[in-house]
Amino acid sequence: MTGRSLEEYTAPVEDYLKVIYEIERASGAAATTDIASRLAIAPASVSGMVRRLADQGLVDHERYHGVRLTDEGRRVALRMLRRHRVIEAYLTRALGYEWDRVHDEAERLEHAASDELIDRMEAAIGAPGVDPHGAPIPTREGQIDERELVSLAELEPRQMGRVVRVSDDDASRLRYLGELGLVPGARVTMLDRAPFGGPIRLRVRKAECAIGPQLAGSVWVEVAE
Amino acid sequence: MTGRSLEEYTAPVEDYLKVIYEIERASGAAATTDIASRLAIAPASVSGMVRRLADQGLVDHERYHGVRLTDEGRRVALRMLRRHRVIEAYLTRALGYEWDRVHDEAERLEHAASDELIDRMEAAIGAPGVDPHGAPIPTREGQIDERELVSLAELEPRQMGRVVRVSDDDASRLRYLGELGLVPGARVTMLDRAPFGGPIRLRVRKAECAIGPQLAGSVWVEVAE
DNA sequence: AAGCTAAGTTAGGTTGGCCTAAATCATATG
DNA sequence: CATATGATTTAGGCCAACCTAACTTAGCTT
Ligand SMILES: [Mn+2]
Ligand SMILES: [Mn+2]
Ligand SMILES: [Mn+2]
Ligand SMILES: [Mn+2]
Repeated sequence: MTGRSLEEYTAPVEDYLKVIYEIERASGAAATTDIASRLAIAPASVSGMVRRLADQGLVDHERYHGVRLTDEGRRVALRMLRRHRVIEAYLTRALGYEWDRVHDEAERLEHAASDELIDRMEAAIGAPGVDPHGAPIPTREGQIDERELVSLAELEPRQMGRVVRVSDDDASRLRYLGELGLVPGARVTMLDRAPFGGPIRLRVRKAECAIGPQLAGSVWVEVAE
Repeated sequence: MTGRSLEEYTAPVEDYLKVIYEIERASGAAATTDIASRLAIAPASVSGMVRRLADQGLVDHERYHGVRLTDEGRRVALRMLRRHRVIEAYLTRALGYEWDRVHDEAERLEHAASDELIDRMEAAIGAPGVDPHGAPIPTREGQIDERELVSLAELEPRQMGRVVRVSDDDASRLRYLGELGLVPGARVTMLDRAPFGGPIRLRVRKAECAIGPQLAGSVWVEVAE
């Protein structure tokens, strides 16, 4: 009736679940310090919140060994990822936002929008399936395309791939990637890599460029044969 | 840079300022109990918040005699009214919402949207000037059309008018008004009124109807000669 | 003028979410 | 296998925003 359905979690709880989901997918259980650094919060505060999340049945906590989402926690996390990504996609496609300006806006709106609004936004832009940074949008039912991708940092010389997705949490990095043409859909060839964390040279759409391993780690590709 | 500009008030503070603005416009100073009933909050809680608002320079409080907005408080209140109404207008015009579903959604989104988003929404629907319920939308600079209106309850028999605005805070009332044709723009003639709070008979677009004085008080018209 | 009543404030409590500083734990390594 | 180190939790605070219960004030009304 209100549009928000029964569940009522606070915005901080929703943000914690999102980052726990992402850490868990990358590294098994989510460690306190990982959560803390992702949220820019003191580790002690995370310990406190983890207790509350466990009390609410959203995570399982093994003391000193990190947390894992329960089924309910995962459901909420996927719901938030859907909201975040639908909003990002809507802002770029319907309201003319650049891809580097949508993340912060979505980070707040995701907690305020009703399910109905999310569904209407998704429909209004033709249900694109991915957000502006290539991240898959979960369905209303929580289905998501979880396929594993390879980052540019892992590519071998002469390997070719197509950019599928980039990290979206740093606006200036997004702008730089945009300048280089490293956007979803772009074809890339890894040329060579200097040792000891040196630059990685790439061919992107007939241009060449060299990027550091850290930046390369935030661009994921589908390897082509 | 973040899109939210320097000011950072909490959502409750923003909601208090909005209702204080509206009460003050209708009845001079805003009394504690008026604020409390509009926000569905205990009067004691309002006393506490009023102190915080006064500490922040948003209201002047004369003990036992209500609060008035300071210039800064009024600025913030008008900014919130703008946000609320732009969002309502956008939801109906761009996303197909009915006029009875937009208020609750706007009540939350108004605290989360950046100024940029509000401006983009307004531009996307052609800056209509009023929200779906006929309420004027303040400009970015805080200008608002403050003209006084007459409610249907104050009309004399045989007087004619055009509906300009209706109260938007009760969805079922909005639906009923919609059924009766009492929507902004509709021409109305007051036929007669029964004494002792009895029904008010109206002609609305060639149909006739009778409504109670309370409902009549939530429809404002511009009187025609 | 005294007293009643409604409005308003104060006192004291709760909850969520953050903090710093001080323990405590797990574990790798010498 | 003892210990140093880093990760984690606990202890103790703070602040916003709510609550109920008890008290105080303003403004009549008799
Ligand atoms: Mn968020
Ligand atoms: Mn994204
Ligand atoms: Mn609100
Ligand atoms: Mn409205």
